[in-house]
Amino acid sequence: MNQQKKPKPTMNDVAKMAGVSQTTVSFVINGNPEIPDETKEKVLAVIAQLDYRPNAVAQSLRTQRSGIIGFVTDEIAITPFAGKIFEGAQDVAWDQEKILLLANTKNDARLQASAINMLIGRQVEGIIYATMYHRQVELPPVLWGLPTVLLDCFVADHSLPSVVPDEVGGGYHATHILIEKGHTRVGFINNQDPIPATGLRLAGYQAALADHGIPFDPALVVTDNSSSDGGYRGAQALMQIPERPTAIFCFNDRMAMGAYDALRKLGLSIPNDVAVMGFDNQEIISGYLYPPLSSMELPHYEMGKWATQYLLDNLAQEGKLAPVQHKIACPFIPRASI
Amino acid sequence: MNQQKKPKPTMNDVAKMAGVSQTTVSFVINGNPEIPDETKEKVLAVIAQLDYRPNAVAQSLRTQRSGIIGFVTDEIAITPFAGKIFEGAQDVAWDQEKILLLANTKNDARLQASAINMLIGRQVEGIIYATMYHRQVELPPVLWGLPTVLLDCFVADHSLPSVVPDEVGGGYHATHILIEKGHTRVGFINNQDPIPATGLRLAGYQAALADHGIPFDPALVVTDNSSSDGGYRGAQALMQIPERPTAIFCFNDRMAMGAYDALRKLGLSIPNDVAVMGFDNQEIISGYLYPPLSSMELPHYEMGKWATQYLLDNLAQEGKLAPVQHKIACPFIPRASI
DNA sequence: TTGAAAGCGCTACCAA
DNA sequence: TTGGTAGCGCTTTCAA
Repeated sequence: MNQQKKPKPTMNDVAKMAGVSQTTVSFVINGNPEIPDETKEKVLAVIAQLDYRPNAVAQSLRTQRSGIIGFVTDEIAITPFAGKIFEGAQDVAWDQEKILLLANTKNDARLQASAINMLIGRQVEGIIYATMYHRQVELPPVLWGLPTVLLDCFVADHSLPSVVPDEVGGGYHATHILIEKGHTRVGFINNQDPIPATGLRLAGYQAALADHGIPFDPALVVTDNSSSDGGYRGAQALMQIPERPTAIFCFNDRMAMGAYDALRKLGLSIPNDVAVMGFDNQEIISGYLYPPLSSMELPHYEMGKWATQYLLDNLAQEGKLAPVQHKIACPFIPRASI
Repeated sequence: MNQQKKPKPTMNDVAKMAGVSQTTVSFVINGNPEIPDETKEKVLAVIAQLDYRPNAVAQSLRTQRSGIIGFVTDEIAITPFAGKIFEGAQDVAWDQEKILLLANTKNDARLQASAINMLIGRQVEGIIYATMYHRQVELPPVLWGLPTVLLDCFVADHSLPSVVPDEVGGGYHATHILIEKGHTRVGFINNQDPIPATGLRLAGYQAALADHGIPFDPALVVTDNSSSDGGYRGAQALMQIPERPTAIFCFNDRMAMGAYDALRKLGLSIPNDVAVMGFDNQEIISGYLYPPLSSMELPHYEMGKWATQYLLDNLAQEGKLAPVQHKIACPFIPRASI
């Protein structure tokens, strides 16, 4: 309630009041073992009394280490995913006493330039560059000078470390589960955008069929835009082919939502007549559909963790980071739809 | 691609290379008008050549202004809302050359303490304390020493500035719109949690009825938990009363989603037999339901902007911030459901 | 119009 | 075991 007029106490204030030198106070704070317990306690008492907290700005200037990691995203963080990614990154950073400084560039060149200027000016020790869906990016040239880890994205020549979901594995696993449940006619409603996930999930789907000795039937794969409408049309189309599928694997949960509508309209029950599998595990969809939708989860939290861990682990050894291209599995989230 | 071995250039480096003093360089950077164009250009040329950027850490130490605002949330940022709030705040902060430092406390006392220590150590100039839904909070005592603005929340004695959605106005407006469309029997499926929105939206609903001379019929208000299931049961109940409503106002979009299921199962068409109005405008629900759901939007972006603007506007005048309790209207988002 | 120099709060080297 | 002190990069006063 008071007017916070009083200036913050400095290390010098602590030293004077404790009757020791600034050096001693610094040693106490930084856990130098040479300080005898008696002195240490005296100093700590004064610190508590004055409610002293070291000035991180001065520390940074002196040590030439800011303790800041720049977290750059090129898009507005509107998806629930963004939070998960950031949370994973933050949890790891926090553990190592680093802080994350968020910069949205909103795909705006001017903003991007000023964001990066800001980060460099603030002496960030490294950069995590994250996108909201798995894709290739072109990195702003200035960033090439800093240790950078890519999150949910990659650069054309794979010369920077990167972590992305294992799309092929996810597609494989999803299809495998449906086959294990006894389905031999598994439809796939694929996205039509030229993004990595499109081809990779399809590859996983095909590989799973092959591994189970089921011939690939192109008629069972339809493509449309990755919306609810697209899923609706896709499911309609699949249900019209002569020997119709008994299970549908959808590119994502939004498409699955549309597929639900189409199946319901055709009087088909889920999962009795047709099993449905989604992707992305967008919980607000998958958890609230009726019946709840089984899905493959995108490992956002884990990617956030991995990227940060890798960056921090390798920050010490200066120079360029080894361009590991890490993939993280997409766990299966079972629900009532299969 | 290079190994970024070279240390960053300092202001001194610039001064030497340009053949002027450090002071002159500082003046040029800070736009001191006393510097003649000739000198200025010479200096700017060297700055560009060296790719020099002022060290914000040193600036902060010297000026005693960190340019950092702490953005504290007590919950994990999983909702799509979180992004909107933060974006609004960030847009304003950025304009004024301030940066936002995010700290999630996750309702964990230990984390909260260390987060706040971190923020104070980093010399934040002020705090924005945000929650993910409108409610009362108890502020960590340390924060009382810093200029703080509450976002989507408030403290018991209203002694801190705060910005929240105008729940009463939203409830009023939603009901008003349904009445204007000719509905005189408007059902309300309310939430049952003891949160501010529950009572306030109901108050708005009642006020709108009163203003249109429609007597309040308690039978038209049902309460349940704020989930899809709750909405399902609520709609079922409302459809069973003798003179059933022709419009339903739902506490939120999730409940409306359940109401859709119930109405569909009863063979009632939306909006022909029953109009449905949601709240929150959770786009992934309201935009994808069929028919798309009309809703009242929670002004997250605007709250983020207001809180930051208010904080920055009043940072200068030291002391405690005037405890303005600001409300922001919830705009009506028209879609096909009414 | 420009420069010299003090000093922001801290760390860490060197002495004692 | 503790203290004196230089200096991190910058802003800003005062003087020239």
